[in-house]
Amino acid sequence: MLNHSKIDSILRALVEPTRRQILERLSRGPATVSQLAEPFGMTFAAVLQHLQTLEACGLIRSEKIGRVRTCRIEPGGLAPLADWITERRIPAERHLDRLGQILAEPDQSPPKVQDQEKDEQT
Amino acid sequence: MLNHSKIDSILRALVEPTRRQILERLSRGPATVSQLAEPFGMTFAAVLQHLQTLEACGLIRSEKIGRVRTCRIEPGGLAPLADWITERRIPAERHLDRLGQILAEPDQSPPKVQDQEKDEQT
DNA sequence: GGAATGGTTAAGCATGGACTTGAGTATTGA
DNA sequence: TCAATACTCAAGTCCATGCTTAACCATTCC
Repeated sequence: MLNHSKIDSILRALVEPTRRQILERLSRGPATVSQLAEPFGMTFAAVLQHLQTLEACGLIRSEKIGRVRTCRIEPGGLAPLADWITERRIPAERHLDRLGQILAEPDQSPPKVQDQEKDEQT
Repeated sequence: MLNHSKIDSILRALVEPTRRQILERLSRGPATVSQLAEPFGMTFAAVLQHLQTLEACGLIRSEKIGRVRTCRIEPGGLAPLADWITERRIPAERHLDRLGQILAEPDQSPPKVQDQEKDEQT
């Protein structure tokens, strides 16, 4: 679908359970590629691909010294997703307030469910 | 695999751009299935499947009156994901703080965690 | 009652992505 | 210098999921 936004790449990275586990592990401190690969019942190469995905979207960072690559969490990596969520929670809660208002209204004919289309963005 | 947690289902729902667009649309107010299907260049059935996915993980809610099904945002739907993110951001930031402390320390042998923490990195 | 409207389900195709295999490169240590 | 270590890359397999088609309810309107 060609949605190459930051949010899109972060969500695609997080949707895979293995990658979330790698993030958990790294949030407890840096680790090398082989240290990360060890606990998972999968090949080195597979884990490496996950790491590349995580690094490509800015969730982790890695540095190679000699023949050892050390990975660590990129602290601000989840910020874009956190922002995306708060942006979307606020309208939702405004809508809730609206509903609350309507329900709190003393007496009046309930607004017809059929025509919702009257826009309500302020 | 088999990670059927709430987080997992929410992420799987959000990773699809079409479903995120549906959420955007619904955050501006409720809509029927056909109203939701209209702007997308895809079949009714496809949109319906997306709606079922969104409802299954608690991001939207729907109600059928007569032959018309009306969908709306479930206000607290994103909360589990928001929580997940804050839980993971705090350790990451603590780690940053920790690093900051160590770097700020005048002189002393670092508390040998596993060699990880002493990599200086601004 | 019968047609139109709005939605629902099931089956099947097609694509993307996770994972493997296998070969290759660079670094380290004896 | 040679072998072991640590990682990298490319190609291929396989399965989950998005989308379509096609048939099928249920409700509303004439």
